[in-house]
Amino acid sequence: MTTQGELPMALRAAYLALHRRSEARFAPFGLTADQFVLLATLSRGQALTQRELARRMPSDPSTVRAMLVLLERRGLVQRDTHPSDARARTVALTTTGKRKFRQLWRAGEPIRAQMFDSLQPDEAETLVGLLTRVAESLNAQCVQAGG
Amino acid sequence: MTTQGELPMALRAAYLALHRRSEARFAPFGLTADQFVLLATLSRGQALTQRELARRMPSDPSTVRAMLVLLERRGLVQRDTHPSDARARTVALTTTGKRKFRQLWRAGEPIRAQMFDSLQPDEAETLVGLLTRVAESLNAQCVQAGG
DNA sequence: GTTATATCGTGCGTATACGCACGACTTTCT
DNA sequence: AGAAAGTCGTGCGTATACGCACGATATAAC
Repeated sequence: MTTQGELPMALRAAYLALHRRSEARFAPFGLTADQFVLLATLSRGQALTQRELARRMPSDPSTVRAMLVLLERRGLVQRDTHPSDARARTVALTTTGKRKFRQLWRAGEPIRAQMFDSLQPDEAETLVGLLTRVAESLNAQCVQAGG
Repeated sequence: MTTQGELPMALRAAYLALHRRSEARFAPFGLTADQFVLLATLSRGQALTQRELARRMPSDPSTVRAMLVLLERRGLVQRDTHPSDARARTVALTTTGKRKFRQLWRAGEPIRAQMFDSLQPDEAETLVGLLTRVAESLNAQCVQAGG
C-alpha cells in the first residue's frame, strides 16, 4: 500500500501549512505560532514548572526555556521560584499575557474555522482521533524490532 | 464543538512526534529528518530547480537552499547551472546521495510501520485523505471573511 | 549524615522554517 | 532595442526544535 509511505508526508505537509498560516496570522500581534501554543497551554493550567509546561505543549524543555526568556522580557509570562522545590521555577501568564492570549485566540478563529469547514463534522472528530492515536503510537518508547 | 480547538494541537503533536522519532532514527546516519524529505523528493523527480524542489517538499526556497549547501558539501546532491535559464540551478542526487537515501528509507521503515499499525488499513487511507484536504484548504490563499 | 542517583533549569551548538531585501537574469511590453 | 515587471538564488535576521553537558538541588540508599 502506498498509503504507508504517504502518511508521513501528508502529516508534514498539513502541519507546515497550519504553521505557516498561523505564523502569518499572528505576526501583526508580534507573536509566533509556537508562542501562541505556549500561552494557550499556560492558560489552561497556571503555575506549571517549565518541565511540565514543556511536557504539555509538547516541546523540549530547552526550547521552552528559550521561549520563556523572550516572553518574560515582553511581560507576557512571569517566572517565580517554586515554593517547595528550589530547583524548579513556576511559570504563569501575567495579566497582559492573558489579554494577549484572548486576542490571539480570536485572531486564530478563521484558521480553525477554515480547517474545520474543509471537513464534515464527524470527519473532524475522526481526524483528531486518528492523529491522537498516531501520536501516542509514535511516543510509545522505542521501535524495538522490525517485526 | 471542542474538536475545532483540538484539531490544530492534535496535528501539531502528531507531527512533532513523527519528527522527533525520525530525527533520532536518522541521526546515526548523519542526516536529519528534513534532509531525508529533501532526498526523497529529489529521488522522485531529478533535475529540479531549487524552486520546484521547495514547492514539492513543501518548504521555503531559502530553507531549501540552506539544506542544499550542507548536502552538497557532503556530496549527496549536485547543483548545476540550468541549461536554458541562467538564473536557475538544477539539483540532483549524486550516486552517494541515492545510496544514502535507500539506506535511510529502510531505516525509517519501522517508524512508518509503527504509524501504520496503530491504524486500521482503511483508517490510514482516511487519515491521508483528511490531512490532504486540510492542507489544501490551508494553502488556498487567504482566509478572506469569517463567512 | 554522607554518598549515590535522579531531576530542574541553563547554556551551547546545529539544523530547520521563514520573511525580506538584493543582484542577476528572463520575459513582456512598447 | 529599451524599459518595466516578474522570477531565481543568495544572504541576513529571528524563532523554533532538539541533544548534550553542566551546576544546583532533591531524593534515595546506606
